[in-house]
Amino acid sequence: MSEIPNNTDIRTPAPAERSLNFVEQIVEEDLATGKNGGRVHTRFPPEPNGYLHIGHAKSICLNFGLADKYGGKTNLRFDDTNPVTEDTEYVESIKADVRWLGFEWENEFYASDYFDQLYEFAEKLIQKGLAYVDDSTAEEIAAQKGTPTEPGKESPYRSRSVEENLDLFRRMKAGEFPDGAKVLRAKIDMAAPNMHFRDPIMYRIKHAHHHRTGDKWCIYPMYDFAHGQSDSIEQITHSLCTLEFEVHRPLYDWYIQQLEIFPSRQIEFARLNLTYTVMSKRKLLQLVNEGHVRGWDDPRMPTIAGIRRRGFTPASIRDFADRIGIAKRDNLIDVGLLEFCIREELNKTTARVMAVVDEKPLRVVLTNYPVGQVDEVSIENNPEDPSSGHRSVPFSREVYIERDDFMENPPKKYFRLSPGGMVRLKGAYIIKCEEVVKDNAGEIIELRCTYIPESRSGSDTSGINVKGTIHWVSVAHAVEAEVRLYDRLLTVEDPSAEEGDFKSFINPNSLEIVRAYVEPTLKAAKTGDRFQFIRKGYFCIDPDSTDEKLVFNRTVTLKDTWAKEQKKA
RNA sequence: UGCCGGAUCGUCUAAGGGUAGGACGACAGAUUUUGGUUCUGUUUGUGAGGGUUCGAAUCCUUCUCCGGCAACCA
Repeated sequence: MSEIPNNTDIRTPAPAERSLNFVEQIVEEDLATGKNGGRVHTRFPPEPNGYLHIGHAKSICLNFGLADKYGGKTNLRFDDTNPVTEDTEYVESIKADVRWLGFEWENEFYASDYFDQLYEFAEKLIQKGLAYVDDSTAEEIAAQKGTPTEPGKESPYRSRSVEENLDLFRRMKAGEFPDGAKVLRAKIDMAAPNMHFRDPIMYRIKHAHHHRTGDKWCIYPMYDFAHGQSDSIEQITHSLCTLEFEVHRPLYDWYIQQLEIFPSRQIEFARLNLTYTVMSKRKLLQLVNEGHVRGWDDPRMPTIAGIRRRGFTPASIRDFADRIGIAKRDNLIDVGLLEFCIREELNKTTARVMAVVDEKPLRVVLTNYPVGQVDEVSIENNPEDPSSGHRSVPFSREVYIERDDFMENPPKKYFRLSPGGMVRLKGAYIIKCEEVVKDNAGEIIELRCTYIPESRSGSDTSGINVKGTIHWVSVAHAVEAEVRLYDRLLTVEDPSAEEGDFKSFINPNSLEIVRAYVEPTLKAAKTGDRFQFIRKGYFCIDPDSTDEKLVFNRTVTLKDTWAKEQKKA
């Protein structure tokens, strides 16, 4: 009777009949033509240099979802070719985030697993006369590159012999040269219209400790020389990445072709953009480092960790990824869709509880209710789920309500309490406001009301019909709690469309911490538990919560058509 | 000015010569002991011009607009 059901993670229901996105179309064509022997093998390739965000979640759902759908496999591969920026700390958080989203990988691989193989590939290209060691400085190489409209110039070191290149490259590997002294470049075409073909760098010297290979290497492959080959080594059939890699694809294909290895196919899709936030690692890092948020898992952040702490569920993120679709045009998704997804799930799964979220709630004294009497009223845990049952909540002569639920001079169509008006206290009785008590400053400090004894919920014989029902908490039984109310991080929909630094659009009111008085059953709540505060929104227990002090995060508000009407007026 | 992409309701996303459909949002109504939920209904779109065709969002053509590409980052 007094149990509050736990939230459980419901899997996304069987997908409704839906048309195929362009990646699925490609896969189905490949399957139909027998390409790759009917195999589908994808990979999710994060660089372990930061935390995952909801944009990565889109990619994770695409890659793992595709494999699930077509009976394939997905590898988790860390693209760890730059030891200077990467760290094991990120590896662990990334794995935790992928698992939290509900996916399990076939293999856990690292680009660094292939360093020996990649090195052999590089020697092979040297042997074929397709790569050379260049002594130019970074600046010189940049200058040689030309511009998008002007061809580049060939490096003076471009015509070294195969033997000399081999010798130099081996000595680079052996650590004979300092950082930046030399690079290995592919010998392609300095006049190519695609900038990436203008003798791209394959290897650079970095005397740096690698999180996995330690000090074994002092030369590290560049992205372009590692990614396609890694895909190929793993026999990845469909290598999905975002649009900015589109111009890399010819080079991806070129290396595979010259090396004569398994031809993985790169397919690009548009990355996710969300309104009122930023998604780039660099900008998120700035928010953290400059203290605009409390950390990577700040509930205002679009990181997986932040969203999780905010109270979102894995299923709601998967549902969101499903709804936004996959295409190649640039997009800016309304964050309202994400909110819709979480509301839809939480509506079905969370217990409704009473919480008066107000620094200074209004005390309501029921003058005709016996002093000292406590009624246990029965409240439905979740009207959407009859199996969730009921629990009892103490009711007494004095209750708190929110100040917003009373107006001395109410506008038309205000259904809450007002002088002489009636309202139902959810799950309890109908009350009538008889007297408004104010202090010397004219501030309302108390409402003196009468209750209708025959109107008790479930056995109402009063015949009275009231328009409004409000939530309440018995003063004597109320548990004080901290509630963190979050709003959008930025004040503008699309910071990229605005002049100036995105930080000038940070919403100063994105976090509001308020006191609340909650029903006593919540004392037993544990970190991560989710609830609907009746008429307010969905909330979850934050990890900062302790036995002495409950801390709630507001995941999302309930839809509020009254507030919307007010705004219009 | 070079190369590579892209352009369909307000926002996403389908339809690839044959009725422009779905989701979210918005609006209106019904139900409701949450101004929640649920249900019903409505609204709005093929960037522009020309061409092919009985028929074009789809094919051809000219143009416009938007994004990406010049890290020893990924």
